[in-house]
Amino acid sequence: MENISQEDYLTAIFRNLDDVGEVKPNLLAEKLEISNAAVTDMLKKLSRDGFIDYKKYKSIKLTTDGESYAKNILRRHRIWEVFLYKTLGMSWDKIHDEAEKLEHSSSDELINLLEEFLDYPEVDPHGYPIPDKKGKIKDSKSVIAITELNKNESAKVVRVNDDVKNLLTYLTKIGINLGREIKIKDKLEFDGSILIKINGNDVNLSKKVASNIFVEKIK
Amino acid sequence: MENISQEDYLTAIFRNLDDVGEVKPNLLAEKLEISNAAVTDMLKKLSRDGFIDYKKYKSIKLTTDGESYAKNILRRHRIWEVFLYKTLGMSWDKIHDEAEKLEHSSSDELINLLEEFLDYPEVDPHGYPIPDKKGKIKDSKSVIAITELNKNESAKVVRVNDDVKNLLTYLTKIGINLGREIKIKDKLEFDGSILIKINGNDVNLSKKVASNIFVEKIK
DNA sequence: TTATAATTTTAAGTGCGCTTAAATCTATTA
DNA sequence: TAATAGATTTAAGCGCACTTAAAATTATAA
Repeated sequence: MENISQEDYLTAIFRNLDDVGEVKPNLLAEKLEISNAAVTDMLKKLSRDGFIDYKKYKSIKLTTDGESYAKNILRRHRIWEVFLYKTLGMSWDKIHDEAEKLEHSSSDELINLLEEFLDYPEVDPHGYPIPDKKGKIKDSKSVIAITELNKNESAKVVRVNDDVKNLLTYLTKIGINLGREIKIKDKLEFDGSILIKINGNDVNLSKKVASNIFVEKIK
Repeated sequence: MENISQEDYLTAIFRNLDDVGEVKPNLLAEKLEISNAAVTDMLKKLSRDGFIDYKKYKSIKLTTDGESYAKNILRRHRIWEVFLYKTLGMSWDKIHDEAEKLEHSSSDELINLLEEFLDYPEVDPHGYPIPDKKGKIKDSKSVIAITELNKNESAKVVRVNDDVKNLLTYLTKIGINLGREIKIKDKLEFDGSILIKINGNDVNLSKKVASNIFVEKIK
């Protein structure tokens, strides 16, 4: 395909699929920060090219082709992130944007060589699994959002959403990174915010933030 | 600037400057494999943006800005080439095209980190010097094209032009790579071709090929 | 259920980087 | 020097990826 924009749409679609595997154009427009009209335009092209199932005024689905394409770009993205973080020591909150550019500019051969050099990492620095050459993604059933935890439960942070603006910078500030243990001190009904204990400190997380931090329960 | 095309034009201009620091549009069109009309179009934009000095029907010069921009892209290109070749073991004849894509998709910060990781290489895998952060390029006065050697002179291959289609693949086939010693056996007048001895074999190089292989004399 | 709000699409228009064809300018050479 | 070849520019047009504004459709809530 060799088209940066189409690649961006496909990954945005894949990243934002709902529980039945669909996305609405409006959400895409928000995520990609472009107008709804532009989205409509591109959906026609993606549909024409066989990457999505699309009918006027309906939600979008990826075709088999579209899904494997999207996963291949995610693979590229995540492998680059590992390289930038582990090999070059680039900071947590910068690697996503940098990888976003590189993912469109690297051959499969390069990605495979990089993967080998990095010794076949399983997750990227934000905890997302790296699809293998065939597009297979290790599933992580036990991974849940902080919002799903109950009062007094303890858990370990295993993933943070790298696709939300400024989230990583904020998390770094309040001392959250992968591997950290947290405990739910309280869940506030009126705004959905959650009070957690981390590193001995009490921190209040808004619902939006909490829903983008993922953990595994500690028994 | 953030514009792939303009970056490609600037490097193409820099790479093809003549002895008085100028290029003709026609040469650019050939190198970039596009029409002359497209070149004219872009020259207007590059001029508008202050990267080149351009007057209708005249040759093109780089401005100070244009030159430092071009050198920065060359820097990115060559550092990526070192990484692809040395770290990942990608083959000699593939790294140029791969780096051509990466050079447009990497921040200065990334390039600086890469340079550090690679321990500040001075030349790329084809023997071209790597501009430093300030755009300074080590000059290599003693480097000359094979065509400048006389009969019976010996020399060491120190650079090959990576910007000529299929040249590297061809050179690999006939056993030429950096560090190799050659000796001029004969220079043929009628077509400018040159007979050299390399690895114990006699090889005839066309004028075009010979003019793109660079050496340092051995006394 | 119907008014209103939100979403989505269409329409018209823009800048970009290209194309081909024709016009214009410059260089070569007879 | 005048004809011609070659280089360059202009003109018109195209697909891309966007925009805003208006129209059409769907969802929501009174």
